[in-house]
Amino acid sequence: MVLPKPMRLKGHRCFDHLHRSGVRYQGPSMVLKVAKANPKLIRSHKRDQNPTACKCAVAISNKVSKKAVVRNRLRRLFHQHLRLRLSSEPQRGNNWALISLKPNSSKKELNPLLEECDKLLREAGLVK
RNA sequence: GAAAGCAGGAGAGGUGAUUGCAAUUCCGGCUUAUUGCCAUAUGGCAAUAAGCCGGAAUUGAGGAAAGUCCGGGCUCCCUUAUGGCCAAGCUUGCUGGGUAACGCCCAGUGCGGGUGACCGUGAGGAUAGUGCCACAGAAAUACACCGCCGAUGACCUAAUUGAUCAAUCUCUUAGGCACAGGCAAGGGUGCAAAGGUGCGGUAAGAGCGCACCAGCAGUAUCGAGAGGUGCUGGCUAGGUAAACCCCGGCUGGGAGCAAGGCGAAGGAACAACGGCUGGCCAUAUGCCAUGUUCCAUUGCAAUGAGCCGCUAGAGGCUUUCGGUAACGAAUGUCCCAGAUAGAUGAUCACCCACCGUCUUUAUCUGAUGGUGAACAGAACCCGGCUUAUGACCUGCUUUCACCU
Repeated sequence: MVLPKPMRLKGHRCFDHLHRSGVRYQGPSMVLKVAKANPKLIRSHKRDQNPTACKCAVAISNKVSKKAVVRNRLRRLFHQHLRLRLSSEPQRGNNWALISLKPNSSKKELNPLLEECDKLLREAGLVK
């Protein structure tokens, strides 16, 4: 369960752009960073693809859990949640978003985490 | 029946549905480019390629994918390495075999452990040499502290024999002393003191002799070999080689798929050259000129993006043959993950197993609720090793108990 390819972010330049110029929304167990899309950073010969999709990424570091199985499960659940949320909303377009989980998030239950994610998305204006 | 030992198997319990992700193939549509044909202010049709969208089918994590500890394949770099010698390195070290190779595997030998099935084993050389062995102890290639003995002595004491009235001399014995000396049995020290136990032997002892045992050498025999068994001989000297070292064996060195390679379109930044009827800005203004910017061409780089490497391989499975086995050979058959911020998830239904509650005296049945679990996620690919692993299944074997 992973985002379809048009919704994914690729390349480390895109992530640098997000880390430098993104607006941060802090939650107790995660950080949401949102930035305007910068299509120049994407590979050049595919620029003509659909620019209205909101590109997302989820970052889970080794500090969350040392086991790859745990990290994979969290990432899949977040991806499913994001896909349901963002595809049901009208296109907000031209935004890139990055959710990075803090190390304490592995101890929490899944549902509070997803609610927190919703709250942050609402603050950022990506979801009504 | 209980307790063990060994060897394996399989690893979200099964089936199905919905939704969702990735790869491949096929079909349809759209856009762009190129080519061809028809026609020609313009376009239409077909083919190919790329991209996007939609649909269908197939496939989609593990026994360890992990640790990255060994061994390779593959790739590039440095050197001249290809054969021989030397040097250097290697925790490489019983024998034989297997393998592409290995420090891995199989079969055996020796030693150790277990009643046993079985298990463990860093298993070359200490008479090639050089070292070291603290403390203790007399002594650690070496000895005499205590001790035992003492054939010797013009010594001392006592007893005794003979000569003698006696002194004295003499013989023998015992003890003491002295010391040339013998011993390594006993005590003590220590990991270790020149094989062990017993009998004989001796002044006392000692492989000095004998019997058995341990070790060494020689020899006969069995074995492919490590080694086994027997006989004979002399009597035999601790540990440490993960101290240097000796012997045998192996090895060009280094980096690792982020290795390494490609350039059709595009092209941020940089550089070069060119352009202007003067397009912009600056040098107050005008002209010239310079710089900047713009445009065109060319060149060049990369931890970005793209493509290749990238999964048909020391591949899996079946059968037969060879081999005790590891494994090998032949035949047939199959294609079985290739992602790159990283593809396998979520939900539901039925069945099955287990557990709880209700019904029932109890079992069955029925109703209802829960659980379906351990370790854990491919990242160039193989062969091993190590570590983690809940519950389960299969086969063989041993010991004990019981029955006949």
